[in-house]
Amino acid sequence: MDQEAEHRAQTRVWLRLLACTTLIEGELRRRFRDEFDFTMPRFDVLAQLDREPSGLVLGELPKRLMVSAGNLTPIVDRLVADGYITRTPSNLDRRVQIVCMAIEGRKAFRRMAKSHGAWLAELLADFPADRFDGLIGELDELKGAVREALQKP
Amino acid sequence: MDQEAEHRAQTRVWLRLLACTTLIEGELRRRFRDEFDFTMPRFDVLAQLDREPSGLVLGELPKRLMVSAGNLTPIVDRLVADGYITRTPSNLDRRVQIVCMAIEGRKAFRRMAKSHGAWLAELLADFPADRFDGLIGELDELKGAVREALQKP
DNA sequence: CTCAATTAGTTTAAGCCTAAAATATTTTGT
DNA sequence: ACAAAATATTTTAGGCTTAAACTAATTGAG
Repeated sequence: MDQEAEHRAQTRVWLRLLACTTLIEGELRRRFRDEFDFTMPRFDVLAQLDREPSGLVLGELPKRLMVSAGNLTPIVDRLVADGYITRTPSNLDRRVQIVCMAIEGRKAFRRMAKSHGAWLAELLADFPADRFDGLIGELDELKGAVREALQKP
Repeated sequence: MDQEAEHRAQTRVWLRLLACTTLIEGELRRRFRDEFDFTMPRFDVLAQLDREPSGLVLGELPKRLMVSAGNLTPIVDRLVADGYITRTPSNLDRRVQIVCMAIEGRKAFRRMAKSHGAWLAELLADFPADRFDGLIGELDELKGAVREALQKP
């Protein structure tokens, strides 16, 4: 494959990737909004805290969710205000805060996570089930390759 | 594969897809900003107009770019103000406007598109070239399946 | 012909997102 | 001990995004 063709293939991969993600993300966002009056970023925070019964250092969230720290401040603020999570300053280091799922949050999350799984199943229903593993493998490799490339400079 | 396992596979596909897209999109956005003081949505508009020498009906842009119409208004406004594109009302139907690449825009686009291709090549360099076509095929099928599912209700 | 429905596009309100600057606190080097 | 560097988080400025309401122009049914 000459370089021209490789270039085209790379662009096509990127455009397809973007199209698939945009399509699915848009539909999931719409449903979160319509069914639960909730947003995906809020759901993502709850999903992280659901896996950490003892809570998380606030600064861990931007790393795991691959977003900026400043972005998270108002989202966490609102989740706290709504009673879904708690935010408590650490005694050892007064710069640090611990965020933790609250009872309300866990209930809401369980309910939404169930729908989220069902929506995904519905959206992906027409993709042959025996090819999921192959696609997951390719995407894992792609992710690894991109991370690799980002490390280099 | 039982339904539980299929659910997990679907969720994994979605999370991988989102991770890959977020990773690449973030890096491309950063470079557009640093190198050209430009944004991806603005670039995307220019990319569409570059393919249409005689211009496009404004309303065609939101469809092709898969964004809302309201979103495009200020982006097109700014591109017009910067002299990259032109917007002219149609004589036949005064509701309609035609947007068209301007000389400045074409020059800027060519320059940025070249870098865009190189950045993509750099980011995807570690992914084996002989597997691009396979991945493109899978993503095409995935996109088709999701579109299919969205049609149904 | 006339007026209700439709269509193209803009505006508004609310929320997400980033980079960069600012604040507060802790750690480190001397 | 204490000034400087580092760390955790918030704030700010600017841009993107959507849904829904709005304006203006056209179409079409009676």
